[in-house]
Amino acid sequence: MKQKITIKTIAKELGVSTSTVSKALKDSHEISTETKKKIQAYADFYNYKPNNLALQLRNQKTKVIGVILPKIVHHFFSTVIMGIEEGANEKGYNIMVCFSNESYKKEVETLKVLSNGSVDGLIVSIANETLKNKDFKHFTDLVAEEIPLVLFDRVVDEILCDKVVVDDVGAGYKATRHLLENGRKKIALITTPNHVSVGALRRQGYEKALIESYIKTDEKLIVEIDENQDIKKQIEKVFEEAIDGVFAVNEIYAANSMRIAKEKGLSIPEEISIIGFTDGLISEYSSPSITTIAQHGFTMGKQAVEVLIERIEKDAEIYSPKKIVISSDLKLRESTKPSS
Amino acid sequence: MKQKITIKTIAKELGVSTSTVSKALKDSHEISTETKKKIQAYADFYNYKPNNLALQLRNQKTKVIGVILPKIVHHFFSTVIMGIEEGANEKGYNIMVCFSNESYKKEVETLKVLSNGSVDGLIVSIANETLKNKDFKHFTDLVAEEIPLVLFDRVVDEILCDKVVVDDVGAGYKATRHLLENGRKKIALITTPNHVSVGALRRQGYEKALIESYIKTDEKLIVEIDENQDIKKQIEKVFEEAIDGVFAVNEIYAANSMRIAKEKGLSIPEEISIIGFTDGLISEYSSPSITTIAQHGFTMGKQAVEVLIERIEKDAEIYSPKKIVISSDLKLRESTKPSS
DNA sequence: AAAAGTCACGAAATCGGTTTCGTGTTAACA
DNA sequence: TGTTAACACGAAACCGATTTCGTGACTTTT
Repeated sequence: MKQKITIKTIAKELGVSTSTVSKALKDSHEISTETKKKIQAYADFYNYKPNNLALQLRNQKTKVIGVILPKIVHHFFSTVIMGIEEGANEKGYNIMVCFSNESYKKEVETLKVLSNGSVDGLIVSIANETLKNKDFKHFTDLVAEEIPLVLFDRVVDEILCDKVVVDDVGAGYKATRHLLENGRKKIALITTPNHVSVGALRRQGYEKALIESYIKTDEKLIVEIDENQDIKKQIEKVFEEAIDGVFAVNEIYAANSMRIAKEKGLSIPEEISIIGFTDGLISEYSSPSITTIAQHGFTMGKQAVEVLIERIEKDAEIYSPKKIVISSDLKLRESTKPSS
Repeated sequence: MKQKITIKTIAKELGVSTSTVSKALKDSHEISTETKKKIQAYADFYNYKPNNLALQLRNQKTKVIGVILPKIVHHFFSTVIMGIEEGANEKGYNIMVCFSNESYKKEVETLKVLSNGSVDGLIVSIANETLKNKDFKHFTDLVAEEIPLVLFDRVVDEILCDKVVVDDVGAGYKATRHLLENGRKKIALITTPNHVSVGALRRQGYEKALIESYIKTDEKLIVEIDENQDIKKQIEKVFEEAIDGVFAVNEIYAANSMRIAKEKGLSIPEEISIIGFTDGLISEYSSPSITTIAQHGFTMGKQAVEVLIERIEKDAEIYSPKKIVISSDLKLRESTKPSS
């Protein structure tokens, strides 16, 4: 890279001190109009821009927010990023995005790198592996250091910090209830292993809705997907039961379910209703289009970043973690038209 | 945030100088084993971590790569990010992701912020608005400052820097050729306005394939989508012609086309074949699944970051911009089963 | 004419590290 | 015993800004 022009260069070249240059560039009244003109013209001509690093070091703030996501090729998470970015920008912050790829080790490392002064605060959704391990020391350390932290979507109680989540229990309930109201009786649940908090919560909602309708939950109708194996094969098993409804905790599971139903010759939504989670493109463009729980990822991201920035900018105050619950709602589409 | 422990703190507390602490922590031979032990133990106990900003300022490098994308809620771009991130990580870099949201103004601002020392280099895909304006001064300025820059996917000749692109002409040709080989004669092209470079190039490929088959390109079969208006409505018009094939330059256009075809009662792929671009989830999960040109976004991202880092790390050398062309290939699916 | 005030600018500290170049003490060597 | 080398450490410069506190030269006031 070309040698950048600094205040020192300008000072030397114009035979003044660096303080004079600095003040002149901020149009300080301490400096004579003449000198200011000269300095500003010079700076302008050589396209002087103050070095960010120097400013950040001096001001002890970076105006950067670190974001760590489990993955990005995923409609929900990319929507959240948009929200974070918009919120951050409005307050003059930039975001630094990293990925844990669902790996505990990478999460720890990334957290370490980012928390060394590079960012003013962090927004994180916890990696699957970490949730399984239940090892949250890297997070609690962060909290102990009083680095502003906001968790979203995948959160745990062990970490004392601000959180933004969707009402997963409520959403699971709504989805299941909707199927029941359509007259469905044997509703399969395609979910994640229980250590993924959101999966467990959505399951609670599912069970609650069933109980209310005096239906016993049947373990044979519940599939916990292991993402390291063939997803479709795992879902196919539950189709051996005489199911008439499917509640999938994400788009991919829903799309797979639909495909299987079609292959089995089941007509949707006449013979079987399907409902998904995360209102992404697949749900919108598949045919029939899939009824889903809209998670409002954008809102989550924006809320998360707003809470974080508040925390960053007035941190003298006493810490009492907030938990923001975003209510999700049902987006009705073709896959669950009321059965007659 | 809590006051972080610094070298100065340690030095004062242990009654040594900061230089001694610094050296001790790097296990320098200049320091006696005894002193080193003492210092290291203290640092360890208080969980000392060097301040990144200070290091970056001193070393004149940040080990951060700036990435500016037009949008993120898009399978192709999020795949590219994954590639960039993986490549960056392998070389010890982090990435700072920003979005232009297709806006010229935001692109200029973001570029300015990032190029002030916050990053060692930049990877950018140009915003639509900028392509339309044809105002690339913010980029050429960057090049003049010799800040390492790599453009990908949406690139322009006016900017002298490294580039990574897919063989768009070839891809458009392949796609069209495939339809022709399936016996299709009236092939619609659903593309972007011509100022989007990739759209124009894919169109070239389309036209080339048609010419080779002695088919005159028919302007009535070509739709340039204005994203500010209803996409489906715009595509519907071309369906008034008796088309038997559709080549869409992205997934969304392809999915919309398929939906329209279905609504018109056309069976796919018997009566009409559809082929898309970008191998995303919609294409995979729609039914019938959609044949697409796989863009290899991950590879693009990884290549881009590798070129960039090379540029960053040995920049003494003379500048001769590289252009890397990633070949794309056809992913055959149900929407273009050979017509009998 | 002496005291006070204003103006325009510079020296130096600071942010948190690294690194070069001493320097005082002790040990080894001639 | 005088010279030299090794050892263990500190002072200070540096990265690129900002900011406080002087200070010398004039100007104004009494």
